[in-house]
Amino acid sequence: MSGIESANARPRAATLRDVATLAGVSVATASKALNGRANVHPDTRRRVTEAAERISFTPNTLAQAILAGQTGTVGLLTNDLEGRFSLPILMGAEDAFGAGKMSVFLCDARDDAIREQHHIRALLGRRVDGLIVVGSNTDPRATLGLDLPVPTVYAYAPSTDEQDCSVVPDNVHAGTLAIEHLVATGKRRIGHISGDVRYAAARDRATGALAALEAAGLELAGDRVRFGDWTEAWGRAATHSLLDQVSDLDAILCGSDLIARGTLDVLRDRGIDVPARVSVMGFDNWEILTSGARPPLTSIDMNFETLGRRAAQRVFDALDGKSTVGVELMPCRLVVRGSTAQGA
Amino acid sequence: MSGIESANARPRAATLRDVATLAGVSVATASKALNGRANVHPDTRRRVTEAAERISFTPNTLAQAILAGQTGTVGLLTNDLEGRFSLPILMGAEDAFGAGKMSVFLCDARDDAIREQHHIRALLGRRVDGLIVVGSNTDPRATLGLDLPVPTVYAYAPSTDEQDCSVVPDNVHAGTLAIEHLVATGKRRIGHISGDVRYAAARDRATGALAALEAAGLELAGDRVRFGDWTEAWGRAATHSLLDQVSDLDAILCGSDLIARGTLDVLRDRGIDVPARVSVMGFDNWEILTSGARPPLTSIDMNFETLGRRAAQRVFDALDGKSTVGVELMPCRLVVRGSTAQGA
DNA sequence: AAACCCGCCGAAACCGTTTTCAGGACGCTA
DNA sequence: TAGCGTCCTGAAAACGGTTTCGGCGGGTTT
Repeated sequence: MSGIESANARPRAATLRDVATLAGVSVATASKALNGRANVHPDTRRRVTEAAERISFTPNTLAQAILAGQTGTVGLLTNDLEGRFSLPILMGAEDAFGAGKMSVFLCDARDDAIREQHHIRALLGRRVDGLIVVGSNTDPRATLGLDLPVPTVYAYAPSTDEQDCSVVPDNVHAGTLAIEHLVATGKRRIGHISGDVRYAAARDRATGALAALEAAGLELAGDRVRFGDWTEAWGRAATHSLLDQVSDLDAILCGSDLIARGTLDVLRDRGIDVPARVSVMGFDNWEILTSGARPPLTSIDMNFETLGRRAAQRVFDALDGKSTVGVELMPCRLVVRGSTAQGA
Repeated sequence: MSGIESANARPRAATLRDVATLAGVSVATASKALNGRANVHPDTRRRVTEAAERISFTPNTLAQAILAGQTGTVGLLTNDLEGRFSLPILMGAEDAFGAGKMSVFLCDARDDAIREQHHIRALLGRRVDGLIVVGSNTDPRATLGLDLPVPTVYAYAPSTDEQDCSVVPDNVHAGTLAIEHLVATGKRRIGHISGDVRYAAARDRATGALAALEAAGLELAGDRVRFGDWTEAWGRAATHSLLDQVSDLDAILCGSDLIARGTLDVLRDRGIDVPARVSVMGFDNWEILTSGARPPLTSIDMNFETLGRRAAQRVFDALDGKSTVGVELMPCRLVVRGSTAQGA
């Protein structure tokens, strides 16, 4: 029987007992030898190390975890189907935790509450040390509950419950940054085209932009923010409308890079020089959209990696007993390209 | 002491022993009751179930795994920083494994062999049941070794070792599909602009395209495939060159959606009607690029989710002892939009 | 030579779960 | 009332590690 199976059965992974036997010591000694504990004779330690090497022993993290009460894993529960936010956040988290110290379970809930509950149960069953919940947009989302047995941080989309810990990009600041840059490059007649007004991101960016305009003693060109949807088509339509209304327009702030692409296309069609006559900016700094644009698109980067790192740090702190509550706003970053003039 | 700590220490998760004590039975009975084993009195079972419910008991999957020798986890090792491939593959895998049965560890190696080894060790330490390795492009990559203690499937980028199991998109077929579509819409003078010739994806798509042209009795317009890089800028440059060389050009097959965007821009600049005079197609079906294009871009979808599902299935089969070796090609899918005429 | 210390090793307990198996309670038949 | 079978229940072993602690052997001190 055993002979028959052994043909295609994978050899089970080496265990500490195997190492101990091979080295001619007890498991206890083997354990101490491999973990650098004191009171092990150098020769013994060497024998054990070699034995472990020989059968390529890898300690079973599960067994360690069950003792320690810590698994060294976190759950990253995302609703962001594109992975636009989740992956940089994953990378930031991996970095923050330190290479290989922590492993990340990634689950996609696809914006479905049932699936989300399901994944939560699975993750808790696996005894993750912490949880990072990534939303599909920056609108506040329902909390998973405050009685979760592990620290939980909401990234990108904050929790509605202020007792939770959330880390989100500072969209208001992003809007301000954008306007300040346009003003610094000498622009005065600035219009704003944005996405779906039901998104907090659209409203917040507009808020920041309007505040910066006022601070600069300017008024928004085109008498209102043109909210629509997050598409190139809307960018084109709104740009036509804005140009028709404001003859001396000299800059257009777009609510996303995608919208900005639509804007650039229309300006080109109309033969309007960018950035000499009209500057254009977007938000998100989505490389694929910004770098190939004509001219390359100045944008506001939301610093997702930093955000992920911070979220991971928050989880860590909570594990250390230093938990934080409330919403933390992460600063954004201006990335200047050809669609706005450099300098003043 | 205990009082002081209890203030900010999280209560450790409920254990089976807690449930048993609360229900006034032994752990063994509690286990059987909760797992639907036979030989448990209905009343007892109810008591146990209620107790478990009351303290919201979640069985410790680690402890179960250590017994069973199976963890119900797989490692997804990606090198795809964009997440363009990884996330659909993750979703496909999640689906294939069945909701919640398996959890996925996602690691990003960022195309760094050291980091990759590091992650592999971590994953093996966590005793993943299987491994899916996602490449950053479709070029064959070095194997992780055939002596891995767990079944490993290479997705998107095949392993150079034919004893490994790989699942990759059929780029040759994709090229053929594209040309067949263009020919079916009545196009005869078809040029091909593609990306970096060092990429297998570029070469394979061209191979399929040329084969389909020959099968249709046609020759490639522009006397050669214009390889360059995967950018809009190259798309624009090559399109100018192609148009200048071939006056009666009636279709351009682009090696990626991004290149196609460049092509569409130039055709528009030159006032050439798409698709009436010249049709345009891309590869990848990257929604963000295709849907906002003018006109919306016909493309070949690489079916990443299907690919992920299949990769997961392969891992499953290997766990059942039915392992497969060699490279499996997954079919692609034509998605028709406005940049090519519908029908014949 | 007795007492003592110190370095090294291993038996045993523990973590949380599942599973096997021995045995107790109870009802039925002879 | 003894004997038997049927249900339940719980003690114990197992999984793969870590840690505590007792003990052994050898060298140094009185």
